Amino acid sequence: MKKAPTIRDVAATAGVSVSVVSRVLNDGSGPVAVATREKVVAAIAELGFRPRAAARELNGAGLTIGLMLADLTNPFFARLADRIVWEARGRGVQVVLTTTQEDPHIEAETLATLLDRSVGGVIATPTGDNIDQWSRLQDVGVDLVFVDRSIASLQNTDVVSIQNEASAASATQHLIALGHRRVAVISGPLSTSTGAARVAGYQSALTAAGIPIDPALIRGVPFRGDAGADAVAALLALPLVERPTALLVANTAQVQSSMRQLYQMGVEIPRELSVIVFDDNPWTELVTPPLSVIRQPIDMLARHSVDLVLGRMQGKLPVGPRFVEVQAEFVSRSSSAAPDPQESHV
Amino acid sequence: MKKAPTIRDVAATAGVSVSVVSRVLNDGSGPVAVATREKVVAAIAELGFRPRAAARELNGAGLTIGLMLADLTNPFFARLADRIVWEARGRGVQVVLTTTQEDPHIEAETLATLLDRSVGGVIATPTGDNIDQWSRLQDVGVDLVFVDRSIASLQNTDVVSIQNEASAASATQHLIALGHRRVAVISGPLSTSTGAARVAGYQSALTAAGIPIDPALIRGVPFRGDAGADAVAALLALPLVERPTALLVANTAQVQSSMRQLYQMGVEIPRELSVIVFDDNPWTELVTPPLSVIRQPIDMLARHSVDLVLGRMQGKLPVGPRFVEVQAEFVSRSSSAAPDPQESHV
DNA sequence: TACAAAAGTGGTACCGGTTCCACTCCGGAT
DNA sequence: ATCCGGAGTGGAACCGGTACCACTTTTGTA
Repeated sequence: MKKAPTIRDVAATAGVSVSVVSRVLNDGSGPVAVATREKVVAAIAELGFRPRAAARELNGAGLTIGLMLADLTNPFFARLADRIVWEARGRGVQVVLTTTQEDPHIEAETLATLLDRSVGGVIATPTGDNIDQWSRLQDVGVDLVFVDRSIASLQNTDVVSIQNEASAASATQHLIALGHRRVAVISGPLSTSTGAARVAGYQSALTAAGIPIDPALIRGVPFRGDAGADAVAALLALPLVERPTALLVANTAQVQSSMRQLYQMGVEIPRELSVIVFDDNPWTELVTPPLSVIRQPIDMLARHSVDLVLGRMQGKLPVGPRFVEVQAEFVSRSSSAAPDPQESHV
Repeated sequence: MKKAPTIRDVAATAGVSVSVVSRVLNDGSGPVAVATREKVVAAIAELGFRPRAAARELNGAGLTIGLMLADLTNPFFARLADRIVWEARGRGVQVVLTTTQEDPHIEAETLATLLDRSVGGVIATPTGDNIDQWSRLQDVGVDLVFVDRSIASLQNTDVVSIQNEASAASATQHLIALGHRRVAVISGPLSTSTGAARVAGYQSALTAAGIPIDPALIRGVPFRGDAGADAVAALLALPLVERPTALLVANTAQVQSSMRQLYQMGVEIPRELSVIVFDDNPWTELVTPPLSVIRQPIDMLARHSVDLVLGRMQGKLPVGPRFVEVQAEFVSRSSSAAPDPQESHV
C-alpha cells in the first residue's frame, strides 16, 4: 500500500519548486520556461504523478461537477446521464451524481450535500421548488445549468432544453393534418416549464387550425406514480362525442404508465386512438404498433450542458444567462394515423 | 458570495477547540463531555455548518464512493445506478459516476481518475480486463466491490450478483418442461463471469433432461453493437432440423437488438419461437407478446453493494472476500409456450 | 489517602495542492 | 549609463478538515 507521488516529489525529481510544477499543471497560470516545462513534464511522466482532486477542490479550483437528475428509471434521464458523463470524461471532469426522485424535499437535502462537495458547477433538472436554495447555490459561486427544465423565477440561470413548444406544436399539427379534431394531451404539471411549454405548443397548433380548445382534453399530471394511467382512463371515460381520437403523451415519465393502461383497456392503436409520445427509447419501435415519437437529441443536450457549465467555471463566457434550445425531431411510425370513420362522431 | 462557515467558526462560537468539534463530527473518534457536545451541536446548527467533503478526503477520511458502470443506456444498469445512488444518499455518501462503455481502454483511464479522487471505495461492473490495475487499486487501500459481474483471477474481491447459473437453469428447465428440445442461448462473451455462468446453467438443465448440447445453439456475443441481431439471424438460418424452437437471451445489453431482429424477420412468438429474456424492464410487458423474463432484484443488488463497500471502508467487516448471491425471479408471460407441432421437426 | 487510569480538552502538524508575493535576471527604452 | 518592466523562479501562507500528542481534570481502586 505505497502512497501516490505528490507535487513535491515531482518538484524534487525535476529539480524545481512546487510553484513551477503547479504552473505547469494549470497551463496559463504563470510563466514557465520551455526547458523547465519539459523537465517537469518528464518528471510527471516518470513518477506517474496525478494531482489529487480533493486538494484542488479545497482551493476552489476543482474540476468536479454535480449532476442532479430526477430519476434514472426514466430512460430519458438515464441516457442523458450517460452522455453527460461521457462528455465530462472527455474534458477530464468528474461527475457527482444525485437524484431527486422528483421530491423537493430530497432535492433540498441534495443541494446541501452538493455544496459540501465544493463542486464548481451543477447540471440539474429542478423539481421547481427550493427557489431560494438554488439562488443561494449561485450566490456562493457555483455555476448552475438547468437541463430539460427550467424555473421561471430564476432568470439568471443558463438553460439547455429542446424546443418544447415547437415540438409539441408540430406533433399536434401532424395529428390535425391526419384529420383529428379531438386531440388530447398528457403533460407534466402545468407549473413545470416543460408542462407549460408543451401544452402551449399544443394549444397554438389547435388554434392555428381553428379548433377550439377543450380543457377536458388537457391533463397535466405529476411525473411520479401512475398518473398517466389515470389520465388515460379518464380521457377514455368521456362521453363518446367528447372522447379524443388522438393522444399526445408529452410527459416522458408517464409514457410507460399510459401505454400500459391503453393495452389493459384493449384500446386499438391507431384505429381507436392515435398516439404520439415524447422521447424515443429503444423500445418505442418494439411495441405494437411502433410508436410515433418526438425524438430528443440527448447528445446535444449533454454536450451543451457540459460546455456551458465548464465555460462558466473557467470564466470563459460573457455574463448574462444563456438559453440554448435544440431542435427535436418528429418520427412518424404506425401509432398515428387518420381517424377511423367508424369511430368518428363529428 | 459570502463563504460558508468552517470548523474554526464553529469552535469559536461554541467556545471550544477545533479538536472537540472534529470529535463531535466524527462520533466515536474521542471523548466529549455531554454538555460540551450540546454546545457544539447548537453552534453547528446556528451557523448551518457542514463539513466540506474535500477537506476530509485530503486526510483519507472521505465518504465518497466511485460507481463504475458499463453503460447507462442499458436499463438494467440505469436502474442499478438509481438504486445505488439512493442507498448511498441514505447513508450520507456521495457517488462519483463513471461509465466504461464496455471498453477496457476507457476502463483503465477511468480507474486512474477514480484514484485521483481519493475515493474510499468503488462499486464496479468490470469489463474483465485491466486485472493488474484493479489489484493496484486495492493495494492503495481502496475497497472494491464488483456488482453483477466478477473477475475470476481477482479472488480477493467482494462480489454481489444474482444466482446466474441457477437462474439460467430454471429458465431453460421451464422451456424444456414446455416440450422444447432445441433451445438456443444468446449470452455475453463466455470470458465474462455472467456469460460463463448462465451458459453453464443452461447446459446443466439440458443435461439433466438428457438433451445433448449443441454448440451451434450457444452464442456468446459482445455487449456492445448489434451482435444480438446477428446471432438471431444466424440461429434462424440454421437448417430446419437444427433450428431452435426456443431462445434464451441471457445478455441484457443485447435483448433489444435481438428482439428487433426477430420482429424484422417476422418471427411469430411464441408459435415459431419461444423467447425468455434476462432482466425485467418497464417495457417487457408492453411489447407483443409480453415477454417472459428473469427479473433481477436490482434493489437488493444495490443495497448489498453499498453495504459491503461502506462496511469495508469503516473496517466493520471481517477480512476475506464476501460473495453475495441474490435470487432472481422467473416471470412467465406469453412469449414462452409449448412448441407448435406444425413447426416441430423432431 | 494515594495514585494510577480514564475522561476531557486544546495545540498543532499534517494532507496536497493553489496562489500571492518577493526576488533575480534580462532586454529595451530613455 | 540608468531605469523600467516583464519573464522566470522559489518561499510560504492558505484551504478546511483530521489526528496525534500533551496536558489537566476527574474517577476508581487499593
